Amino acid sequence: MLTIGQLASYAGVTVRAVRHYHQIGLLPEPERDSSGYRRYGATAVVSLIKIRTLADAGVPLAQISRMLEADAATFAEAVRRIDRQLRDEIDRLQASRTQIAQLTAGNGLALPPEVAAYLDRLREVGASKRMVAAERDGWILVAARRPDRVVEWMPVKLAQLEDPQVVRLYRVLSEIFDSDTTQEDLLVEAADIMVALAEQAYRSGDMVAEEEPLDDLPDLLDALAAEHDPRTDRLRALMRERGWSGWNRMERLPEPPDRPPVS
Amino acid sequence: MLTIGQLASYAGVTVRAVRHYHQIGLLPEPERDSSGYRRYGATAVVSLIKIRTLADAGVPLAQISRMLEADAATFAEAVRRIDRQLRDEIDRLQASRTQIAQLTAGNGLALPPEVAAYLDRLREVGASKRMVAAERDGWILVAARRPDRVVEWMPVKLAQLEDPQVVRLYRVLSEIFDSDTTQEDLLVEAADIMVALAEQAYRSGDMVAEEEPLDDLPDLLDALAAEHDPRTDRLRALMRERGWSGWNRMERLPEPPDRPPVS
DNA sequence: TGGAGGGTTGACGTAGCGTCAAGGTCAAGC
DNA sequence: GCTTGACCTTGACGCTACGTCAACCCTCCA
Repeated sequence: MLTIGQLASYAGVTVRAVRHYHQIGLLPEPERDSSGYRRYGATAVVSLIKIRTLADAGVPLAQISRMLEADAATFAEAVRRIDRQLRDEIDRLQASRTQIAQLTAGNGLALPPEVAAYLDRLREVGASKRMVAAERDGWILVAARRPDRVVEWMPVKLAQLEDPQVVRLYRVLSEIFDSDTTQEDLLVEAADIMVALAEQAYRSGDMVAEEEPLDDLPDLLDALAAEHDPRTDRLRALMRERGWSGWNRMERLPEPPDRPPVS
Repeated sequence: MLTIGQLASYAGVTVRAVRHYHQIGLLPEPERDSSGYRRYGATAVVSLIKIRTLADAGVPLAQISRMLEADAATFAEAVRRIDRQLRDEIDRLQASRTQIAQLTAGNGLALPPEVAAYLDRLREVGASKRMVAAERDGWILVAARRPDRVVEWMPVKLAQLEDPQVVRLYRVLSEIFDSDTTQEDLLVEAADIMVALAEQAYRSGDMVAEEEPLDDLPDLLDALAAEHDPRTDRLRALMRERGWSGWNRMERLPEPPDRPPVS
């Protein structure tokens, strides 16, 4: 007669595993000797080896007892089922590997490469780190909401950076956000540029209604800007004074597809 | 301000997941409103999207906060580490698929195909189902102990089945095990054949010492036989009377490599 | 004003054991 | 006979990433 340790070493498993199989009823509890030790016969070794063979093949413990009792056809069907599950799990992990290979630190995180490239360009034309970080967070929200559209918008945004007015706007905003004090003149200049750009877009007819409105996304972007820097509230106020509802959503017409949020 | 449900739906996760992230400190707990509800700002949405991006890529939650704080080099190193872990897990599952593809019901379970073929042949020459089942369990033990050698032994065992004496032995044993009563004459005949075979092997010098003794394997096989059918005890006794220790291990010489256990 | 549809904490369940904790038992050497 | 080390016992928590009640509170709308 064998002790639990001997049984376990015969089958190449741990003592804890054997006790676990007892607990879940996979392996029947054997008789105890006078001191309360479990005592196993040779058939227990055979059972344990069969169990481990299936477990090593990826069969969940909960299904092993059924499989050991099954006839050949049922067994084969179960094998197919387990194999499908293994394949699915492998596919999941493979997808994870593909995903993780796309991950880049910094601007690339949670953003398609086109947006990351836009952010890099923004930095090049003089936007400060904080400005770019704020812009990036905004685009993360946009990309989460409209992953299909965000890539289309990027060429438009990149083209806008060729306009000296736009470049000036981002530099002014950078200076505002990087400063410790509130500089009213800069805020006014920024608001003036934004209004000018809006009027331009309005006159040229570039402002067309978004077919699927972005719902609450503009509000969320406003809130995000305010959390990044409360001085954006003042900016919104100046926009309102000039006849525009502000910042992310222009009042007279809904958000146009080629004028996605600025910050 | 957003409720937890709104936050969750923005990021495409469940409410329970968000609370879980709070619990493990991955996402900071927000302020509560007057009624005790959690109230979130837009930055929480951004944080949650970043978290899900990494989690979807297979990063364990416990490592996400470190990765979000890491610089580009550390981040890249962490990405490589995660990818290695994913690869290892995929390899494990692939190995499981290979294993499970080898699995066959019945005799094939926990045995190499050569042994399964031997068992099929045994059935063909007239061994009963119970006899084959007992033999199979014995070979499961042997295969677990000496997986390297067991395949080598099979051609020898198959050749032995060409000997009419051996075939007769298995048929007699089958009759013994399938019967409800103890038939002394059959037991005597079986013992006589086994002794004759042993003497033959002894004289022809086929019995050479096993280089690596099988230790307690013979004892285990004896025990297994006795658990399958207690009448094997009587068989062992008859063998002893005839000058052989019995059954699985011959007394005058250690177990020969070409005479592996009979049952 | 009542009901539907939010929100709150707390706790258990999942798979397959690993790993203490706090003891009792056994075999061997002194 | 005593110690020592290796083994056995049960009980319980830990791990991953939440799902799923339970029991109760809050808000909004017809």
